[in-house]
Order: sequence, then C-alpha cells, then structure tokens
Amino acid sequence: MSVSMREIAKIANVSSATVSRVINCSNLVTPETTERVRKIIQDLNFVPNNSAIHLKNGKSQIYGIIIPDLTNPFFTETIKIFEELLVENDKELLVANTDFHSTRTQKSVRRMLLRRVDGVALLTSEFEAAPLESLVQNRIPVVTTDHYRTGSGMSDIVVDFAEGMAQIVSHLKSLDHHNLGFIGGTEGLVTSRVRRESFLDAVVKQGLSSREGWIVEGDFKIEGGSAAMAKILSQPELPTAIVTANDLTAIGALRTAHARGLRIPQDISITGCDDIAMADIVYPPLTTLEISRKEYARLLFEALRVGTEDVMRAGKQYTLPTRLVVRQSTGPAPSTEKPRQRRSR
Amino acid sequence: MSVSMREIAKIANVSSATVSRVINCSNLVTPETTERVRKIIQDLNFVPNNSAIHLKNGKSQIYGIIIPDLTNPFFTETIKIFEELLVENDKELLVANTDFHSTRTQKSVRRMLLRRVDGVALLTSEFEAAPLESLVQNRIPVVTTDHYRTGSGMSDIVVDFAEGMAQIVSHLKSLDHHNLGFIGGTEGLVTSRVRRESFLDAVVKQGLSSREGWIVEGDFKIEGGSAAMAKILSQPELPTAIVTANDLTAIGALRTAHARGLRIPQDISITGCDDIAMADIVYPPLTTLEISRKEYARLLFEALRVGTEDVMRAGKQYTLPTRLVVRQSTGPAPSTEKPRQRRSR
DNA sequence: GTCCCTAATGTATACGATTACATTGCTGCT
DNA sequence: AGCAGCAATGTAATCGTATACATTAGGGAC
Repeated sequence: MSVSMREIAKIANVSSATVSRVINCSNLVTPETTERVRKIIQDLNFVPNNSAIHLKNGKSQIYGIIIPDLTNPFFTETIKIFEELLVENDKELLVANTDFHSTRTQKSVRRMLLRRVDGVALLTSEFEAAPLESLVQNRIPVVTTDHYRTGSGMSDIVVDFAEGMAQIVSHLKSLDHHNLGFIGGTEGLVTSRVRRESFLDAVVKQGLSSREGWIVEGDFKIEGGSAAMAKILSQPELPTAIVTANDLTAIGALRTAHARGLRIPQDISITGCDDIAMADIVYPPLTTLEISRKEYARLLFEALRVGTEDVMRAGKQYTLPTRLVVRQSTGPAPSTEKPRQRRSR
Repeated sequence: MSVSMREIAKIANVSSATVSRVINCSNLVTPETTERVRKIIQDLNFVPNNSAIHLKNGKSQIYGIIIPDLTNPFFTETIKIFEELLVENDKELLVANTDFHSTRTQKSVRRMLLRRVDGVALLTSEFEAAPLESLVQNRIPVVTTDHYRTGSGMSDIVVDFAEGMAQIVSHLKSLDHHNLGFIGGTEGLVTSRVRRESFLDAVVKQGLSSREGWIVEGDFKIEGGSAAMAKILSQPELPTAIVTANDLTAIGALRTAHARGLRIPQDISITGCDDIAMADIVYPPLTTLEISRKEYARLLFEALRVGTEDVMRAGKQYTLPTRLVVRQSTGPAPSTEKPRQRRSR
C-alpha cells in the first residue's frame, strides 16, 4: 500500500537497517548516507508504520481516556489539555465515552485492551471495579478518579471535596444562610456519594442544617439539575441556598428557578462545582468550586507515565485541590423567618 | 507481555491457525475444538493484538477526526455521535485538536499518517490544502467540511449557509429589521468567507442593508464575539440586529451587549448558528440555525466508509441542511429612525 | 479395496520495523 | 607487514496475526 522502509532502502542502495538507523538518528551512519536516505524519505513522503513499531517493541504509544459525558465541558477541557500533553510526548489519545452506562464502560475497557494502549485514564467512577482487573492483569497502568482505591499499577486522583464543600458551606454561612439544599450526582457512583457526604459533613460541622426533601439526586447534567430543582421547589418549606454536584447541575437548577419566577440570588442562592467556562456566562454567573483542568490532566499523565515505567509499582493516591470562586449566584440569605415559607406564585 | 495466540494454541493442543479460525468464526472448525479454544481464551483473558492484525491486513480500523476547537460544544456533540457510529462498527477514533492553528493541523495530519488511520474527517477548513495531499497520496480517504473541493478520495460536506442565512435574514426582515450587522469567524478560513458572503448575499437579495463598520471578524469563540460586539457598539450608528457566525460568537456578543446595558431583543436582536445545547440556556435563549450533529456525523462516516471501499473513487459533495430555530434573542426592530442613533450610556 | 472428495487441522510465510550479531574495510600501532 | 580495533553497513530473526498451501483422515461411490 504505502511506502515501506525496504523500498526506501532499495532506492538508496542500503539495507533496511541503515534506513532504520537514519530514522532513529543513530550516530552509526555516515552523514552522506544519512543525507541521501533523508532525501529519499522526503521525496517519497515516507511515514513509518506505527503498528509495526508497536508490534516490535511492545509500546503502542497510545493512551486511552474513558469519560462519562463528552458534552460536559469539564471533561472536554480536561481532554484537550491531556491531549496536548500526550502529543508533546509523541503519544496518541483514544477517547471513549460511556454516557454513565457501566456496560459501555466495560466495552470501552475492552477496546483499550484491543488496542493495547499504554495506559488508561478513567474519569468515571462506577462502583464495579471488575473491568479494571483485566487492565491490571494485562499490565496496563490505570489511573482513576475518586475511586478511593489504589493497587499495583492502579493510581487514583482524589478531588478534595471535603475541603471544597467546607469552603462552599462556609461561604454560604458567611452570607447568613442556615438552611441548605443539595442536588447530587447520579446514584451509584462513588463520586456522587463522596460529594453528598462531604456536603453533609460540612453542614453538620459548621452548625447549619439541611433536611431530607432538600437533598435530591441529579445526573451531572443540565436536565437532572432542572428536575431536581423542581422537586426541591415542590417542598412545603425551602432552603435559602442550594449546593450542587457540578456546574451543569447548577445551570439546570438555575433554569428551573428562573422559570418559577425566582430571582437568583435574592430569593435563593445556588452554587456549582467545576468552574467550567459556561459558569461565568450564564445568568447570573455561578459561584462555584474551581477544579484545575490543567492540574488534573497533569496528574493523569504523571500517574500513567510513572505506571508505564514500572507496571508493578504500587499506585499512588494524588489529591486535586479545589478553589472557591465567588460570583453572583450567591448572595445574602433573604431575611425572612427560617426556614421560610414557599413563595406562592 | 500479554498472552498470544500461540500460547493459546499450545495449551489447547492445536495450531495457531486453528485458534485464529476460532476467533474469526471460520466454519472450518469442529464445534468441540471451538468450544475448547473458546474456554481457554476466556480463562486466560486473551485479547488479540490489533497492531498485529493491522500489520497483516493493512486496515487499522481507526478513523481520525481533526477539529479546531475541542471546547466548542458543536464539535464535541458531533464527535460523540461520530464515535458511537464508529464503535458500532468496531472502529476506533483518534481525536486531534488544532486550536485553529494551521501548524497544528499539519502535525495532526502527520499523526494520522503515522497511525495509518483508515480515514480522516477534517472539521476545520484552512485555506491550505497541502497536508491533505499527503493523505490522498497515502490512499487515506478524507472528508472535509466547507472546503468546496472534492477529488479522488476526497469528499466534502457543505453546510447550506446560503439557505440558512437567507432564512435568518428573512426572519429578521419579517420582524421589520432593515439594518443588519454581522460577526464572522476567523479570517483566512473558507468557512468564514462562506458564512459572510452568504449573509451579504441574503441581505442584498432581500433588499436590506448593512455597512462596513457593522461587519466584524470574530474567532468562532466567545471572546471573539465579545470583542467584535464591542467594536460594532463603538460605531456612531448601530444596526438593529446582528447575525453571527456561530453560537459561541453570539453568546459573546450577548455578553458585551448586556454589559453595555442593552436589552436583548428589545434594543437589539442577535442570532447564532449551530444550535448548541447552550443556545437554549443562555439568557435570552438564542434564535439560531440548527445544524444536525446526527446528520453531520452520519455524513462524515458515510463519506469515509465509501472512500475506504474504493480509495480511488472520486469524492462526493454532500449537503448539510440548516433549520431556523426561533427563540427569544430576536424580536421586533425598535421603532426608532433607521439607522438609529447610538444609545448614550 | 481403491479412488476421490471434503472436512479439519497443521505448516510456514508475510506484514514493516527494530536490533543483536555478522561482516567489511579502513586506520594506525608495533 | 600484520593485526587490533573501530566505524559503517548488512543479515536475519523477531513481534502476533492471518492465510495460502500442505497434510491427514474419514466417508461414500464404484
């Protein structure tokens, strides 16, 4: 099909070994020979076949990334930086999207195995670790997020929600909020549980309160946020501020609130999490927790790089800090009795 | 490193050929043998090495997609669907992001060559077609967008901006707008030129007017839209409606307009293009042109599939229709003199 | 029983690059 | 001159899979 090294070799009147040496910049070749071979490579537009290289030396130079939602800017922004890191290091990126389905996660893992990727970054945190076993078994390093488990060849990046939620709650407390609601992520994901528990922890520790009907499940997407907000608003009494599991959820909540005629933040404060670009664009701009995509991508790469060097090394746990970003979706608590009565519309 | 077919063969007491036949479901193998081999494959968690397969039969089963902006939802939504199509067909996707830099486009093309992808979808439309040559030369089918050129092994998908812009302009005309502004895309891209000219064409054909200072370059991103809007607002006279090259641009324009105290659409109407999910979420929701991601992804895949079957076949030109979606960012033209004076702030 | 045909399996090579090892020719030292 | 030693290049095996071709065995037709 396309040109091979042997053809180059034939034309240049050398052996394929010499051509290989030229390509890999071995210093065992005469400058003249190098020059001649280089020219022919140029002329014929020769590009080496990566599969052959892979087959020979066992490294595919491809990393895989498995994410739950390709339309969530937090992930695409992370992927973008991760991809840049890989390209800088002459590696390639395979993207798999799961839409939060565990069957699709399993299929994705299988795809990664098929392509013999050099490492897998798992940005989703389903409970089942089953498919990960097969990766480790095939000596492919893995880095997970909020998985709270490490092992041989398995690292984990933990987002510091404990600290983050504490900051959010503290910020709301300083604005005189006492009754907080929470819209979480999809049930069944470790990361959802962690976010919710971190929130509750902070609420209790700081002496504020929440209650059953104010804590609702979402799906990490706008729709889920909208629906969850509607549920909360159907309660007889309302919290003065609502903390959410991510920015998309917050945006959905914002939307429902607007539709019901609530003013943000005068009537109710809402916070997000992630600090996606959109957070600063919606109305009103979201108070949220920044999670640095740059740092995240860097940690993912670092964890896999270390893992690739020594597959059997025990994985490490990395911590990803958060930073409170205050914008206009939070404001002083409305000065009515607490918990205040539901507004009649 | 990991298990190979030969090891399976040895354990099953058959030849590697038989194992290969079992895997590829040849009907030349006894059910008993098949069963036995299958079991061992299961037990050992064997996954064939795709690079070896690729090397043998010349198909990598990987498609590449080169996009200008991985953070633009229009592209990620398209990628998501495209990826699903590929996975359904047991193919893999390589994503390359160029950030609109032509050097990065060239590098991306080279990456695609290195990995010997079976086809490349180019969602960016730089003027230079140079790197495409090398793809065609290596018999890799290519599908471009708004490139307005086809060739052997090169198909093109053309978004029907002529019709789309006509619909937008007609919609604005029906709202009594006569003076329209336009915020375009990055200078130097074919698609930017096409969008601008389609707009101007429609304006002229429908007897409306525009003028030099109202037609400003953007960058297909929010920032560019903001900046461009600021430029337009610095004109002594203002249009009553502004058409933009894509939704992100429109969102940026919206933002600047809000910051300057303009009400949308009472003071000025703004339209977008793409109908990304965000278009319905910003305030006010954008009147825009829907470009079906589903159809787009389908066409990309179709074009490459056909190209893969017969590389030398002449490429085809596909047309992607647009559909006007009216929301709240457009309204009746303000009933002042036209063109109206700039509001003093 | 012989022959042929077919089903089932085995053997061996090719794909394209890398690389250990072999070879060649030259320089320079004694 | 003879030989060590090194630089430059060549030879050939290898990675894991697919497959053309070879082989074997069994069954039916005569």
